[in-house]
Amino acid sequence: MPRGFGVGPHWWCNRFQDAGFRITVPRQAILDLLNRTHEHLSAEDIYLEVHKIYPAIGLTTVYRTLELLVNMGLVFKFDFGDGRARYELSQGPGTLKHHHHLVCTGCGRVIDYTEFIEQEKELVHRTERELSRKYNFKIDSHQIQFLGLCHNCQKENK
Amino acid sequence: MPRGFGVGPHWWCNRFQDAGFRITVPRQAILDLLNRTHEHLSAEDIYLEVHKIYPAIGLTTVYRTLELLVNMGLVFKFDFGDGRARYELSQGPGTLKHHHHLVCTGCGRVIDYTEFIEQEKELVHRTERELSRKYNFKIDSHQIQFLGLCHNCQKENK
DNA sequence: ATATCTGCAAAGACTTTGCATGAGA
DNA sequence: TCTCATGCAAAGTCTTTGCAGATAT
Repeated sequence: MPRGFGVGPHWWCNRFQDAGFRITVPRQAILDLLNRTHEHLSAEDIYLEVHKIYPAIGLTTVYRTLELLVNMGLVFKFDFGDGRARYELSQGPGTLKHHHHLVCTGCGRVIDYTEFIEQEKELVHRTERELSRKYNFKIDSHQIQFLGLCHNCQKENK
Repeated sequence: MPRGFGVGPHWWCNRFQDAGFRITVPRQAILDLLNRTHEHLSAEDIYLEVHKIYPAIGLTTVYRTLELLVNMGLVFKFDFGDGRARYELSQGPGTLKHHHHLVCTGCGRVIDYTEFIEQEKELVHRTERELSRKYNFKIDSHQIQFLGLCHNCQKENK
């Protein structure tokens, strides 16, 4: 395996082995990038970034890897309305605190917020429990986002 | 204007006139459909349905009208992860009670739920107020969705 | 009358698929 | 060794754009 910063044995290796998936350079590189970035990266963002270190990795592999990671529950996939999916690591040491999103419908900017998450947590858990029971649904995750106009876009649309 | 069920003067006409938009057959037909349907229609769903009554209306117009309606705040646009946008009327007499979504990541089925909306409302309002202030954001709407597996998909993945 | 709206065709953007080669375990 | 994973190219989908003709006010 080629040498690169941060590539080596990691907490996710067991998850891969237990599930029978191989630990490959592209997978490590992508997980490693997600682990040290706290932005909302698109598949292409990830491709371009990973490509700097491993030029052999193709965009197709990025898409396939992200799909795998989402299915494994290691990565969250979001849609902020600009026509491309965004990805965020869901767990691990480098992960951001549990948060939700504030999306500007003017310019597409996304702000992570962590306020009220505590108060929210109880309500969310209660809702999850009830909905699981009532609709016979196995709930894995939730998404909350507020849509509106950021400071700059408010001025422009005034 | 051709004759069709439900087409005629409606509550949304003022909204159009005040904003300087014209009231046209395609716009009325699309609003009318959204008003009497409580499903999560895609642009193509809407096109096919409207097309039955007004075969002259094209898919492009459907997209353009939906964009307009979303911008006017008359329609909500959702992404349930299947690669196509879904639309729901946000207001008016035919509108469903305020609700959120439970999305099956296995088959894509979407359930509207209205439980806990009341408890949620207070938290959401408080969060909105605080986030508006802190981030100088003008919040227009919010989306909450739970992701998981529906009854059938749980059985298959067991 | 005239600025807005529409439909068609074509283009654009993101994502997925087919297939032969390459690489983990 | 022997599947699983990858890369390239091509195809597939959904959505947007250009432009001439039609329409609402």
